[in-house]
Amino acid sequence: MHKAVTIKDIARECGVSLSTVSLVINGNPRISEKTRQRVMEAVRKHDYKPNAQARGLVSRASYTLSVVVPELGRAFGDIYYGPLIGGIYECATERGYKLMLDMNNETFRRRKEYIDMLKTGRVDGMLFIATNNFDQFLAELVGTPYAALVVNNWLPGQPLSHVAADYAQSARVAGEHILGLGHRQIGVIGGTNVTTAELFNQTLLEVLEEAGIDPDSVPFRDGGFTEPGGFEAARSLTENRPDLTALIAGNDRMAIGALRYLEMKGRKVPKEISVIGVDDIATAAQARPALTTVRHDYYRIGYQAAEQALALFKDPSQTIRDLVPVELVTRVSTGPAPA
Amino acid sequence: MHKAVTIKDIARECGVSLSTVSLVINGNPRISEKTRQRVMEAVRKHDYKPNAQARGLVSRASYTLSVVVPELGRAFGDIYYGPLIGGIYECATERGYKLMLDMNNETFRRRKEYIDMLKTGRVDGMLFIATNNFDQFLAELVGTPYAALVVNNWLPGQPLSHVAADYAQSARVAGEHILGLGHRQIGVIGGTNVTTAELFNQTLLEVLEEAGIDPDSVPFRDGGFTEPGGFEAARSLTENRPDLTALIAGNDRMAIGALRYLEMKGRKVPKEISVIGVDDIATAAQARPALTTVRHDYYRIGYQAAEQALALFKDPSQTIRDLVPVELVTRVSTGPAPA
DNA sequence: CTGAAAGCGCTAACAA
DNA sequence: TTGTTAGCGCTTTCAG
Repeated sequence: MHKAVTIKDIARECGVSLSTVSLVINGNPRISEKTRQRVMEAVRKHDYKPNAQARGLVSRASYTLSVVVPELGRAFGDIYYGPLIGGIYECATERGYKLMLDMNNETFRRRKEYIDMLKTGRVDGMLFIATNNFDQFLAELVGTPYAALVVNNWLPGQPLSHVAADYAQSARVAGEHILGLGHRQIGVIGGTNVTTAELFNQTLLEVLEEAGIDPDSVPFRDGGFTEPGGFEAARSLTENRPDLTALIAGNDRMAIGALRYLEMKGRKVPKEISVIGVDDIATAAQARPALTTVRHDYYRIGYQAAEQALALFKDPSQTIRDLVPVELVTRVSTGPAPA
Repeated sequence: MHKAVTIKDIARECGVSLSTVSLVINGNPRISEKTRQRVMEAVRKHDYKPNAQARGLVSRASYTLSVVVPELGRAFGDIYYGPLIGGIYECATERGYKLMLDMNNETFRRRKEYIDMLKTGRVDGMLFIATNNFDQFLAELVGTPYAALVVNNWLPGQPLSHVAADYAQSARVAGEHILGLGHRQIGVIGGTNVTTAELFNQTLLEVLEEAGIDPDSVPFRDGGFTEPGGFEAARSLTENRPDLTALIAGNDRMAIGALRYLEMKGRKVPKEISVIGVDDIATAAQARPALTTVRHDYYRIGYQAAEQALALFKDPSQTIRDLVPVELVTRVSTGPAPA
């Protein structure tokens, strides 16, 4: 919208050609120290910055990644996104990439922006955050020459790249921790309609079954991934099954909701009943009692997701399936089953 | 990173010139219906999308706005950002603009990205969210031909554009509401190091003074804009001044923190003590008791900020100073001063 | 109503 | 070591 200083201006000012200036600013060593100095001087003097679109046009890259989140109201307000997007941001920045923010809303899907942004070259890759089983449009990206990657989830049966926490392992770790403490009457607060969450639920049942517990006898409630949902699920579970000595939640928010319910009811945690979550969000350690959980390193997941998106951009023919390991974090909310 | 279908392909396929295709896809009416049809057919067939960088190079625009937030951990986890960025996003989308996400961290400032992104043409404008008095680098944008805009704050004494809630009005509305309920012993929980917050604090004192209250007798605590800060400030205020019958907080998070403290202490709100906040974040209505507050329409502020950033892009010579009106929302947390 | 040609700002062969 | 030239994909006069 205004006249900026271009490579031409610098070239003219220094009495050299465009390519010389180009080579200098790109650090090509085949330019003599003398002219390099002269050019750099002019560059500094005018504070010249090469136009990104012109560069991108030639290099066929936008040096931009898109992060697609669900509705913003949900994204902001969810502490879980912080480290995840932080990791993406960090990796992108280190590689000279910028982040675009996209919203997976009706308009986004109708306009097919998930494919347009890639096609028009506005972004080199897209990272889909917090997707669920209803996001079937993602399947349209399968087989395209574009760098699309699902973060912390995946499309079952589709060769679409993803980087996610190892939820099967989380279920195993959480289940075995609770079993190891002697619990047999266990309730599950899980999420649904998300592949990783369903994998967690299912694997958990398998782990309990391996320990001789009839899966059909394990009560399950959908906590909708939220704290109020967890609160409500805990209420429902404990009212129907007063004998429960442990609650396993699919994420920390639901676990914290359960904790709040139990506190309200005056139930002693972990003396009477144990609670374990998944994620290790920042508030888990500050919960009362401090929440035992299975840590998911979302910063790392984000970082790795960005890294792989760029790898995908280089070679879109591959399908990346990265599972990031998890780790038990023992705090106060779990203890031996009461006698 | 791969061969995409270009305007040339379409032109060749239809046996027309590049310009004809260009005119068609840009909806120029001077093309005959017949060729238009033919071209559109090919466009659809190949799902052709014009390259954004090439377009941008010609039009000298990137059709991208940058939203600069402070550290992401703070941004995600703060429900306040949702409507604000939602408004920006909505306005941008309506105008065919995309959003870039930038972080006001050390790297961002050191690399002077706040000016580079504009200079290199990566973005057409920048919106700075949640700035404070330490962000002095913003002054470097004054007098440049770039579209920079501070959201919900401003740089005192600098001709830098901003769109913000009318905090002086908020202070007036909150103060008069509390005074109108007969309160005379009033404590203030405010934020600091942010121009709008300081304006709020100062205006509030003026309002109280107008009502005959000695400003020096009004106790103030810095609540750091956070819920724990508000909790702590309420503790400090009520312990030092047990006679207080009302607490005015500079935002809802601090007010909710105060509410939590008072609840813990068994102090009846609003019977014994009234609490009022500012913002009307989503959780204010769900607080117990429901929080009386001064509503700031952040969606609208965000929307208007994006709008003005684009206006600034068109004509960077102007300085925009928009104040968005506020509105009292009376709920349960305020009531008549006890006798 | 359509096409040819110039140019947006930059990079990258290829010459010199 | 440096300059010339030809694009990257698109828009936009200006001719025809």
